[in-house]
Amino acid sequence: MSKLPSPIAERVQASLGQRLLKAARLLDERAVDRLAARPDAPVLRTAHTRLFPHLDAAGTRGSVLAERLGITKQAVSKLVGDLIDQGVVEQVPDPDDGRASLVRLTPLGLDRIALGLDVLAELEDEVRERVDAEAMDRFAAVLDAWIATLSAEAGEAG
Amino acid sequence: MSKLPSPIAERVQASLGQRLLKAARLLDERAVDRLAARPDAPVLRTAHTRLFPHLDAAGTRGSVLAERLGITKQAVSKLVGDLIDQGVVEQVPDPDDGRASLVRLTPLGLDRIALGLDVLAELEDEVRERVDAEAMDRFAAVLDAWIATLSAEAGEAG
DNA sequence: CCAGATAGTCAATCATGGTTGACCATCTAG
DNA sequence: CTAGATGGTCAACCATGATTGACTATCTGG
Repeated sequence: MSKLPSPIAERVQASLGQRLLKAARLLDERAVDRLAARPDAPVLRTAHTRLFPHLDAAGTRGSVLAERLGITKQAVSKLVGDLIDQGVVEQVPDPDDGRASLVRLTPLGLDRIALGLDVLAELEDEVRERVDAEAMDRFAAVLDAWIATLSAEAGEAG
Repeated sequence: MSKLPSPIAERVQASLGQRLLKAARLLDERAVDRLAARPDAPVLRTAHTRLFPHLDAAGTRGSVLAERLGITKQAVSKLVGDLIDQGVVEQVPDPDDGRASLVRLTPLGLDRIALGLDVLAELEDEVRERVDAEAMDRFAAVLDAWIATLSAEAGEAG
């Protein structure tokens, strides 16, 4: 793991954006590692988990998910199919529209999401051990500033 | 862009990890957008740019890059091939080992990396407008704590 | 009632970022 | 000098996450 000299490397290491991207990449890797270590972990990937935050309790139409995620209905259809296979969501007919169906989390799905959030919380706690609580709060605030700034620029959904 | 109720959504939005991942995703998207808008932008993708920080000024062997990146030599070989096509790196024989060659940035490569960093700096500045300088410094420190925590756990290279 | 528009699915295809396997050239010990 | 490790390439293949195109069913306005 020898480290690199060079003028660029310095600028890269000074870049907050680079560090943000790196932290996220590492977080994703660790979270996946830990989740994989649990026997009851769902067989889901990033694309699936990105879908979860867009599901609301009453159920959500596929076309709405597509719009929120910024991908095609077909892509959503495949993802939802996988999620149904895993038993974490169910598809019920939309009472208001015979063409549509609503995608809704199952109790198992709720449980598995909680598991995923637990893993993230676990890692978060390990970071908390290194910094004081106030710094962590401020970190969250600035993180939200990033999100707000970056969301403002394009059609986006969170 | 209607937003979601539901108990999970609240926990998701409270998760620092989730927000970190989201910020990074947005940052990546915006940076790609802006870069694409520049006529002189290199035709490179994430996999390529991840390679750059591992190049040192004297040149670096492919096998070393593979180890640092945690991917196979073959994968590195393909990436380097692309980079050579784009003119941003060159491959010179290793004077110390007839089998080996050293991958080194070209002047053009240096220029293009600077361009990428400029874009990130631009976005970073936009965030700075929303928060005070001190908060930003603290943010950087906590970000580094994340990186340190998450790097510690597995064979990793930065 | 009928012409669109909309919700959704199926199938084929594509780009990305890898992998494994086979191979060659060179270096290094014994 | 030779066996085996190492550096690198080529080719085939694979999973992921998307796309486009074709199609069915249903809804809505005139």
